[in-house]
Order: sequence, then structure tokens, then C-alpha cells
Amino acid sequence: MRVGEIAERAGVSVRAIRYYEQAGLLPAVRRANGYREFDAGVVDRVRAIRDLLDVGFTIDEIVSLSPCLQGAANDAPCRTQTVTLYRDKLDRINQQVNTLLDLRQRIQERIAVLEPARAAVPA
Amino acid sequence: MRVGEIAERAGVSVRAIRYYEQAGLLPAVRRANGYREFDAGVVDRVRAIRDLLDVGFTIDEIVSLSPCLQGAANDAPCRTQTVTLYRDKLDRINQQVNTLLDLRQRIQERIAVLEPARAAVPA
DNA sequence: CTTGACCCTGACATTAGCGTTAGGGTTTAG
DNA sequence: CTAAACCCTAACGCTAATGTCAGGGTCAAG
Repeated sequence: MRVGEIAERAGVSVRAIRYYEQAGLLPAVRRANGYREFDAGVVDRVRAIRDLLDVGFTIDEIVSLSPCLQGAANDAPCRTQTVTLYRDKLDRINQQVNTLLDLRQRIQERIAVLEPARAAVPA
Repeated sequence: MRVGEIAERAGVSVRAIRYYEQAGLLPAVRRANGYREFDAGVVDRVRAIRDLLDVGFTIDEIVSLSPCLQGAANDAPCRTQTVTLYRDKLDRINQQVNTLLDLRQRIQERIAVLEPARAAVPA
């Protein structure tokens, strides 16, 4: 697939796809005419990247987390440093989860106050 | 308290404090000499703001979530719109929580692979 | 062979969230 | 009175993640 299709399927701009690719986040081969060629799997990968960006990670951080985005279990060098890095990320993530759960709680309370009627009516 | 003290206690720069204040996130009165005067409670508020920024919210979004940051239960106008807004935030938050939990899971697996020894040794 | 839809590489523009510098009061210690 | 430590308002600078041209190939359809 070419950039356009990937972009559309993933719901992001072509520019973004190219940006992720040059950041090393998306595998692509070049065809004779210079066009990038991706395989269909990158669509999900792009969505994963978007999610992480939305949660406040930077591109560089996502690059460092890259091996966790799929199942590729290659033996990275310098295990110790890598593990330390991941542990740090874990700490941050746990903190973020707490922040979000906390906020969710408050918002729910807030909604309850603003809308006392209807206990659990969705639409 | 003045900016400097708030900043130090909250662990952020004076510049950031002023920025949050002009964004309408921090209540402050002006003294005769033009100095901002905050009350001690804003320190926690600043920390809450930082947490939300770290989780990917923008200043504007945090402004809209502002009433949830503390216990002030004032009857906001146009309840319906407000509730809708909050429901949207909730959706986003739930998505973010999922993203984080998912990533956490993957990182933990990753760590397990890289470091098969030591099951639960902290230091 | 021309048109339209895509793709490519620069490269400049933009927004958010501050950092930093410039120029200028204020207040506390000595 | 003076130096040190703070505070204030501009206002320009910087990074990240894109948006947005500009200028130029490519390729399938007619």
C-alpha cells in the first residue's frame, strides 16, 4: 500500500505518515519510482502511535517503546539499560493511569451533580 | 503567597505559574504593587494541572475541566452542554486508560523476556 | 499525449507550552 | 543609601508535530 491509502485507513494525514516513517516508526520499502510501499499491518501500527501520542508520549519515546508495539521479540543489546528504560516508562504509565482514574472519578461525580435524574440511561 | 513560592513548592517554573494564571487556571489577586497573591491551595492545583498536561490534555481542555479539579460545586449554566462535554472527556479518558493499560501489559511482558531471572525483586 | 489523481523532496508556517532576555519597580538586610 | 532578591510586563526564541505550498515526476484512463 502507498501513503495515501495508509493515511486514509488510519485516519491521519499523509504528512503524518511520512513523518512517522522518517522517525523510524514505520517500516517501508521504496519502489523504483521512489514511492513508499507499506504493508497493510502498518495501519494498526499507526493507530497505536496515535494513541500513544494522545496520551502524551513523544515520537522519540514511542521509538524507544517500539519493540512493545508488536510481537517482534528480538534480543535487543544492552539488556540492562533497556530494562531500566522500560521500568521508568512503567512508573510513568502507572502515574498517568492514576491521574486519569482520579479525573474520571471527579468527572463522574460532577455529572451526577449536574444531572441528578436518570441513573444509567445511555441514550 | 507570591509566584516564586508557589512555583518552588509545586516544582515548576515561575513562568509556568504566570502562564497558567493568565490562562484562567489559577485564581490570584493583585496587590497594590502589582504582585500576584495566591493562596496556598493553588500549589495542589498546579500539581493537578501538571499531571493532566503530562497525560496529554491541553491547557484549554484543562480549563474546561477546571470545576472538576476541586470541590467547588457551583451550578454551571447550560447544564446539558456541560454534561455532554464531560461525557466526551470521559470517553477519551477511558480510551486513554485502555491505551496505557495495554502498553503496560506489553512492557511488562517485554521486561520478562529481557530479564527472565528475578521474578519480583525490586532493587 | 493530455488530464487527473497520486507520490516525492524540500522548506517555510503554525500552535502549544514554556525558556530567556530586556528594561524597570520593590522590599528587606545591612 | 545600596546591594540582593523578588516581582512585573513585554516580546522574541525554541521544540514537537504537523499543515501548507512550491516545483516536479508517475501512471492509468480516455
